[in-house]
Amino acid sequence: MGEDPGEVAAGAARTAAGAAFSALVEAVFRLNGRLVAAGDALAAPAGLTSARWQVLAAVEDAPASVADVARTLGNARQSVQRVADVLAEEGLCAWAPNPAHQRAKLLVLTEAGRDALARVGARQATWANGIGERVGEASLREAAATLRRAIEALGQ
Amino acid sequence: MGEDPGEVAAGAARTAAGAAFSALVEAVFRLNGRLVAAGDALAAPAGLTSARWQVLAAVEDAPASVADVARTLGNARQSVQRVADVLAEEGLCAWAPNPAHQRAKLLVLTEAGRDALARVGARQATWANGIGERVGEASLREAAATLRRAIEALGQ
DNA sequence: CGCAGATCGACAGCATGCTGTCAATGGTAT
DNA sequence: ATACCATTGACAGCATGCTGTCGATCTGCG
Repeated sequence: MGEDPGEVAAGAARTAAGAAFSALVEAVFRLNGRLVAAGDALAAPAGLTSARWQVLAAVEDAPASVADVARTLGNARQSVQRVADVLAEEGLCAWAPNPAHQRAKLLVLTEAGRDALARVGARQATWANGIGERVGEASLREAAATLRRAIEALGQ
Repeated sequence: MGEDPGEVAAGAARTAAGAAFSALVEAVFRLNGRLVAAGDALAAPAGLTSARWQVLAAVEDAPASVADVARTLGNARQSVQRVADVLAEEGLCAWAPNPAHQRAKLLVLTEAGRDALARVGARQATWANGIGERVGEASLREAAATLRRAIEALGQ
């Protein structure tokens, strides 16, 4: 969708700012793809994937229900549910009774889950440090700020 | 994966540049999600989705085989194949014989496909102009350049 | 000319994300 | 208390992307 759609109907001419945004969109798509692949590569040695890593990380500090995790990650409840079920099967997390809600059990990390998270975290830090070094902290901060403004602009 | 993994094993301390990159990763994930949703919304009135739009756009200027389109988009051949089959069924594109390869037929736009593409293109231009205006051309260009440098750094 | 490797479409299977729906549960206003 | 509404987990189904594999088809080297 960020791809240049080529010829454009008259009356919908692209401004310079619009073209700049479209170029950013393309870069975001490409970078996103690379990052997902990199995340999977980082997580694989610990027996995780990007999706499972995110769910585990969401309950690292405190247990939470599936619906809580979904809200935190910005995903659909059902998507998180499936991943959580797999994680529980594999013993990386477990279901704990929720004093505030009988059906909505709490997802808690097991020791194995905490270990896996620590391993992935260490790998991710090393990886992020390397890329950060090569791109430069100042540019990264500016770019992130611009992206956040774009997110905000999209919300309107 | 861009999520802060919380505690990090000793010996893998996060540098300032690493933290800045991780923050950018999170912003990219969030923005990517918003953009995909926005793309679908832009394409829907023309009876398209983001994926179909991209495939159609790839053959707008010249017919191409499924494998060609896949390389252009950076996707797997099989993913493009499925979308192309649907597009052909719906009459937005058609299969033309390929003088250079008997099996690898060429995907060509039909009139209906060209119309749909024009409608989406007009909508996308208006949309991109609006967001571009709000975020600012200079920031957008800088951010895109930084993202491209990150992509390059990831390639190593 | 003929054979080996690369390329291509097709099919099967998997992971991740989404929406829609339902019954169970919890909270709230009357 | 009770009745209504929001939340939650569960299940079904769909879209998109990926890998693996197969036979068919080009390409190029000997």
